[in-house]
Parts: sequence; C-alpha cells; structure tokens
Amino acid sequence: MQAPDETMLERMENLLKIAGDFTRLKILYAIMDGEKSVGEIQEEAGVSQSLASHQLRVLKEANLLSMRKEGKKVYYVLADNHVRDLLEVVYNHVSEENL
Amino acid sequence: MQAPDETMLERMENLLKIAGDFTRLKILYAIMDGEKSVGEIQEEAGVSQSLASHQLRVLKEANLLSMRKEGKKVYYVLADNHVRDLLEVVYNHVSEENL
DNA sequence: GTTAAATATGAACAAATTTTCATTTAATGC
DNA sequence: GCATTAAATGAAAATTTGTTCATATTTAAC
Repeated sequence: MQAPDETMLERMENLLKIAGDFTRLKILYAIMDGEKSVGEIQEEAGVSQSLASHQLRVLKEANLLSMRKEGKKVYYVLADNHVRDLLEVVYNHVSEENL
Repeated sequence: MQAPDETMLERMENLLKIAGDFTRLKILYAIMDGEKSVGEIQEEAGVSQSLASHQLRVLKEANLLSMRKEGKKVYYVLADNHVRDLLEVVYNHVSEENL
C-alpha cells in the first residue's frame, strides 16, 4: 500500500492529536446527541468554564465542531458524522483490547 | 448517547494520542503491507535508528504492533486490522476536508 | 574471545500541550 | 447608564512529548 503524502499525513496527525485528549473526548461525547450551549457542555464534561471554552475553540478550529450564537449563549454541534465514525472505530478497538 | 466510562475514554485517548504522531504514522504505513525489520522501517519512514526504535516501542506497548526476532533482526507487524480501519477512517475524513 | 551488525536504552534538551487564573467582551434586562 | 450572565481570551505555570546523542545489549561470524 502506498502511504499518503506528507500533507495528508500531517492532516491525519492533526486530527488524531486533536481527538486524542481526555477533555476534548468528553466534550465531543457531551454533544453527540445534538447541540449544547457552552454552559451545558462544561457541566456535562465536568470541566471549568475556561477550559471548556479553550478546548471548544481547538475543536472548532479543527472543523470538528460548528457553532451558533443565540442571545448570550453559544451552541456547539458536531460538524459532521466523520467524528462519530472515528470515535466509534476507536471505541471498538479499545473495547476489544484484552488487558 | 451514553458516553463511555472514564476507563474507556482514557484508553481511547491513549490510542488516539499514539496514532497522532507524524513519525509513528509513517512507521505504521511502512508496515501496512506486512512485517519489516527495524532497518527497513527506519529507511522507509526516513527516521534515525534511535527514533525508529523508540517509536516502535511506543507502538508496541500500545499493542498496535507485534514483533518477532530472527537472528540479529527484529521484525514488526501491525497487531491487527483495527489499526488499518482507524487509519482508513482518519484518511477519509481528511481527504474530504475542504480547506 | 574479538569484531561487526542490528536493535534497544537512558539521559538530556527542546518544543509543544494542557490547565489555571485573572481579565475582558458581548448580550440582556432593569 | 449599571448589573448580571455567558463565553472568550491571554499569559503563566505545569506537564507531557518528541528527538538526539551517546552508550549498551544481542546475535552471529570469524
């Protein structure tokens, strides 16, 4: 098999790096079922306001999330189903691990 | 959807972190088609002997690789097809990105 | 037992990342 | 306008990570 070119590998690296963080994983799962406000996300993920906001920005910049403002609140959603697929594959892998 | 428990999330984090590195991605693709010796891997991935060895250990400890010794040489292979699946999903995601 | 080849290891350094804390901006209601 | 709520931001501290360099181990050949 031919390995992806450097640019592709870099993008893959970036996506994996961004998904590969405990806080961000919790955030992603918090909005699996649909959009949530920052406040709801921080509560469900159990992280501080600032941390939620910082990591939401990271996820957004990586195009894993999109957002919408309504009044004082900001709502985030998964950008598409790739994220869901990725997390599913990863979940399946680790649940079949025999440790 | 119910988020995976903390232990699962940690394992997922770990797998994603380990896959999310340029050098390690190159190594993984180097052995996509079958086992290779460390020497072949370092050449194909274009990294130093020491770096190849260090990262092979990381991949091995994460159970992404298994190895076999034969004479002076050590051969590494992908541990299973999950790795392939994961990289495929990630590749598909990034190739559909509109940047 | 020496030498050479292949791989592994440990320590040190540089760089990147995650988190916290304090502050700021934006939107609303009074 | 002022106060309040929600979210974002910036800088600093804390931690983790990736890489290199030098050295060690292992195996085989002589």
